[in-house]
Amino acid sequence: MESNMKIGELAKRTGFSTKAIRYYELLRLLPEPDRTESGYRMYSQKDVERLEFIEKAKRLGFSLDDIRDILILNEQQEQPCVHVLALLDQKLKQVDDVLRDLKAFRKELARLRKESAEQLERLPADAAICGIVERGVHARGEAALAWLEFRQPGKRGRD
Amino acid sequence: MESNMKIGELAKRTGFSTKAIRYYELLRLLPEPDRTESGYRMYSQKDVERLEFIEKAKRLGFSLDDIRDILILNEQQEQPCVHVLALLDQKLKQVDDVLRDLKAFRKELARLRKESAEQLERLPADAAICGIVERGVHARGEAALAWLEFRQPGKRGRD
DNA sequence: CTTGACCTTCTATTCGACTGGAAGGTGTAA
DNA sequence: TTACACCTTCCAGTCGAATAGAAGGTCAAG
Repeated sequence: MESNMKIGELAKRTGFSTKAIRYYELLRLLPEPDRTESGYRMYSQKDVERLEFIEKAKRLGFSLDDIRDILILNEQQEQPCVHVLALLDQKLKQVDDVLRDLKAFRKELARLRKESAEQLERLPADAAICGIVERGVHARGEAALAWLEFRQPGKRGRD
Repeated sequence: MESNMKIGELAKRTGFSTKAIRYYELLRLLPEPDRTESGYRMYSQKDVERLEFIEKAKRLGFSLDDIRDILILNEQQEQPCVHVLALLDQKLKQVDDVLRDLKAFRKELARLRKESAEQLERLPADAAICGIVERGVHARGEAALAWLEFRQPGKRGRD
């Protein structure tokens, strides 16, 4: 695989910035590239593919650290399978949690929006002051604090 | 509403750290609390509720800035209606976008996991080396680089 | 009156994933 | 030769959401 492009070309082909590419090298997501006599980094198609992989993995929500581990495991042909599988499971769980919350959230938001819009409509056209807040929210007692009824197990830090 | 707890108590009741509580005050998510003669912050049930609201809103993906705006608009009873309605619409749209992406992502993750697990199973029990990577991935051509077929509209920075 | 828990303010640091800019070398075309 | 794009290294800064720690004040129990 011959190294035939400079960093700018690699950047153009992959959509990453040259800064990001150098940064990935620093983090060992990319191997140290060949250099020209004058010190320019030279890259090959392999690097394009590696960056494309990185992009996909990023989009799947893996951190650069995760990605580096996967890539390095893969390189070394140690057994990344189990590791990767566990990582995937973990990600799936995270995604499911977020999805669950987000759906409940959406529902709540939609309800709120609907109520607000209705309250806004019921106002005389010349009303200069806000109906949602003046009526809507006050009518509900504890202002915005009552907006979101949203149960959940919670974890958070101590002092 | 009498202010009858110090910051540590408020922290205990809400699960936020005292540091975080002071930080929220700085960002004006919390009003300036009453103080004892000696300068200790004193809080009331209202603050507990406000922090609970903040927690919910945080979990709903609002930034602290968003949350501050909502809280302050609500407090001032200036005419936040239209503004709030717009905010709500904007959030709804964001949430829908995220939901859409996240569902696609989940599907992709699940597929990947399933394939990986199957490949892992098909290996001889004594195989010391990784099936996903060695076969799965190698069979698919370009190592891990082919793992994730995941189309997507992309945006990213230039150099 | 001292210990210890709790509080105050202040400034600094963390994390992840970069980006920005300075100062200077390289390579090519006019 | 000069302009210009592109490359190099190195150091600093950004963002959001806090956390860490230093130096010191307060308050109740023993």
